[in-house]
Amino acid sequence: MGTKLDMGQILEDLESTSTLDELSAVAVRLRDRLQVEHLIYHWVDGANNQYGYTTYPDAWAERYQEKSYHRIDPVILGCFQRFHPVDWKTLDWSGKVAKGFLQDALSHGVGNQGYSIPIRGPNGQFALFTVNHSCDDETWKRFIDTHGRELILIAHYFNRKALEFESNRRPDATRSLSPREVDAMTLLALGYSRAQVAHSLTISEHTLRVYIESARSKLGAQNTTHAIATALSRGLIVV
Amino acid sequence: MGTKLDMGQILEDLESTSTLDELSAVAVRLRDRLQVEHLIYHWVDGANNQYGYTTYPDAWAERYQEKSYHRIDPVILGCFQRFHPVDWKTLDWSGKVAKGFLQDALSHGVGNQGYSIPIRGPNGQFALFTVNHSCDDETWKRFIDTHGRELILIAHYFNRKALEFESNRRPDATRSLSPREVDAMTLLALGYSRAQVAHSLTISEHTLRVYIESARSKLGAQNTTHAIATALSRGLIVV
DNA sequence: GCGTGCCCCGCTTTTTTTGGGGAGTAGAAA
DNA sequence: TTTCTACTCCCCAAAAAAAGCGGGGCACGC
Repeated sequence: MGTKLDMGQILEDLESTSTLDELSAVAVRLRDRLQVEHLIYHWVDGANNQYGYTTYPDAWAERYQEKSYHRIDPVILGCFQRFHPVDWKTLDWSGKVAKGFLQDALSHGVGNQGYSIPIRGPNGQFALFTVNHSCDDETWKRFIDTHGRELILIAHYFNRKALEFESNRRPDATRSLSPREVDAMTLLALGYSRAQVAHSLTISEHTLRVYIESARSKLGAQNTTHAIATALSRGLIVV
Repeated sequence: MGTKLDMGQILEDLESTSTLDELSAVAVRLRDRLQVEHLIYHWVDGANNQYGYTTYPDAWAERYQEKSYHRIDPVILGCFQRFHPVDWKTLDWSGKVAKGFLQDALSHGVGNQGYSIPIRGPNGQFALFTVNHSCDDETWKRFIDTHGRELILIAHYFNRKALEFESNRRPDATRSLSPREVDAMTLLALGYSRAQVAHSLTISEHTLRVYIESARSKLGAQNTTHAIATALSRGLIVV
């Protein structure tokens, strides 16, 4: 677990992949080279979809899905609010549900040590790159001290590839919003009422409605709130 | 421009800062060590706020602000949709406004070569870490080939520090939402109407209103849309 | 035992938003 | 040149949401 990595080789390895399967193969090699038990890369979105690659036992992956564990998993919750990588030990495991979850995870073959790197892509994509292992705290600390920085880079390149494949698979019909539409959406997201937004943009409320409506239809949203949420998670507006 | 960097030292240097001023000082040293003309780190948020550190001439920074150039700047627009670092040459500089912008930039002392790394933090934060220089394409390519990966890491750590300072400056008062409130907010964000949400959660619409209202007041939001936007950007719900 | 937070339900009134129309300008792209 | 997109304005009726009031029960920690 303390071996020196040839980063140039690893990153080239990653770069050279052109299918998801190849990426998975690289992930396996990477896991072996890092000498950890598990290596996980997955995306999270609100509709319970998890997508990615894991070396966890299938039983655990299924259980995780079935129980909607992503909603209580401290790793997900914690990483979602942080920027830097997170050692699982530093997360908040107090609380009944978290403890139950942890027990369940351990009993399904998940290692006791973990290090997760949150990754955010365009369009509000959120992913986690995780290495997982069973060992004592001291050993794990040495591993992280040695490979922490390298893992950040690996996670970066890994995600880059995954995004590439994903956007091929689902070419997002991301018609972008016009500047005025962005203005309107942004101000709405900031809590202004339509009257206030119209006033801010010095346009009539009727005109404003046209923007909202066209943004809504571009985003395929059901209503204004949905449009705001969609625009936010696609990264089309920033609040 | 091709010197070997002592990454350990640079990152430690970054880590050791505890004020924004110190971070700025590190940025200057970093610029000198990289032997580039300019080094810029800044955030962009919806309210036109730009915040960060730049070595551009003040005149340019002011002009940029005054003209709201962030709305047409191909670097911002391009990076906002990408995950990986972007060489300015690969961006779309066709179009009248873009060309005018480029001319204006060059005449204010901005170098012709640039490399920008998009960085996304929690709460929808978006930042750019940019190095800028004047030289020919060949020289620039060598520089990027040599330092590209290192720049990613530097950008990561730089942003990490900046986020740290910013969140100190603005401590978020994040009272968390109850499970039921999270349910309500999530479904609303997915575009369901109140009636549909109430039906999904098998509670009355009146009860649902209580959750929405209590979530709204916890989040200090003006209205439901604002509450959804706030919850999303604070990472309390995921869509 | 008391407060606090969570969970559930009811009514009414006012305000806001939404859904459908239609029309004209300017500027950029093809 | 034509075509397209973005931007601006207007009307109306219906639906939805907000905002105000009220009620009760359960579990947890101090």
